[in-house]
Amino acid sequence: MMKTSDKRSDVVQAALELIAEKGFHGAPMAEIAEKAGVGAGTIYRYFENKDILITELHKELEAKITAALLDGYPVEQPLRERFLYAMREVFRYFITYPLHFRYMEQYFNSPYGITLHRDRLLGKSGDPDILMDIFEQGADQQVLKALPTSVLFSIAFGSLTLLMRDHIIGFISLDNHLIDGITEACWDAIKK
Amino acid sequence: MMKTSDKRSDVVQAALELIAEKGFHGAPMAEIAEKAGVGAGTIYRYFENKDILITELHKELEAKITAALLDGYPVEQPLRERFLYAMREVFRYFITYPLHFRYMEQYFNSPYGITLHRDRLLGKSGDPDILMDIFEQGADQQVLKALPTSVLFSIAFGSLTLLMRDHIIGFISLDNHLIDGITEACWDAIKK
DNA sequence: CCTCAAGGAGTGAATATTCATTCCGGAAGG
DNA sequence: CCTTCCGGAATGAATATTCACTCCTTGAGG
Repeated sequence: MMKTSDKRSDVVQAALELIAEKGFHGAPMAEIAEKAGVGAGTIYRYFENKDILITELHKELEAKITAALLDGYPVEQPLRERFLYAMREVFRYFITYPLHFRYMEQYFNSPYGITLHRDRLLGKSGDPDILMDIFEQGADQQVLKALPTSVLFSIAFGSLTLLMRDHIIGFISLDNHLIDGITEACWDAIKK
Repeated sequence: MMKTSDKRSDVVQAALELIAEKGFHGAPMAEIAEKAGVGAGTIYRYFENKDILITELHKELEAKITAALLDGYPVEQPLRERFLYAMREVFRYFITYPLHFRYMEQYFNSPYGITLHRDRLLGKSGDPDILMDIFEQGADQQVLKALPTSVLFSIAFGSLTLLMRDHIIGFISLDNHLIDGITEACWDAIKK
């Protein structure tokens, strides 16, 4: 039987919207509950506390992003094409779901994200990262600059972050043409 | 007359350290006061409220950074050299004062910073920005890619941000050699 | 079919905590 | 004394979290 309303996902959606727009501290549980059309206590039936709600939401978003990235990924193409594809795809995903970007940004710039980032760099996270793979292969094949993998990553993704921000506040418009130019520029940065 | 202890700067220093390490919400006024060796009420003799303390601190840091960047800036050199100099100098400054980096990052990722950023992009801020000048000239002289100024900026500074982060958590070590490699990579990204 | 009791989802007022800010008594210095 | 500067307890607002209670649904028994 199809439930017409799933309170848990109502809560998740409300939390996503509020936190993405106003930050963790601009999103009191009471407001999340109200926006979800749910009693304040109901949230605690699904999430032990606010922290868990926050990290759970992060995990869900990350799974979606990974899925989107994997879908149509040109495994057989040369490195350059795979890199360009991945960058463009991430741009596209975040442009389609700006709330997801804002949320991930909030999460990343918070104690949660800091420790996650540290663990990830140290390889303590299970999931194989497409981008990291590209950079490592590039190092082996000597088509990329002789810089540490994580540096190559930062060069590509640091740009993406600031650009997405400017796009979301409406200062630039990331259309396909501009995205192509940007991803090519990033490729120039990392290629030998 | 030289005061041996200037409470105002004690407060500023304490706030800088606490906020840089734990964020705005991890730095209660009471704790700032304690760290500064000052009564909680004393802070309010110098700063009307927490918001003002925060923005004031931001202004002071920004002034220092601008000064450091301007000092020794090779005005007469070609664009490429000026760009490399500016990038390296910013890296060096933040490596010397990691707390300043962390603070600026916090500020930037907060309601304060968002509006500041918007104003700056719209040119509503008085100070002429060295980096922006470089990019604009580069566009005129056609030595840079035909991308909007703000995009060129994001490519360079987005990278810098993530890299500084990795440096501060100790995952990479930004020595002079690595910094040179990175700034060259950024130049490759933006040059035609 | 109808009744009704059990179980669990859902609620939101009450509670406990955490802060920013205020305020007043007192120290320091003139 | 008087003025300026401090300190830190007191205050009040904002919040996360709890919990006693109210439905609803379900299905066993008649």
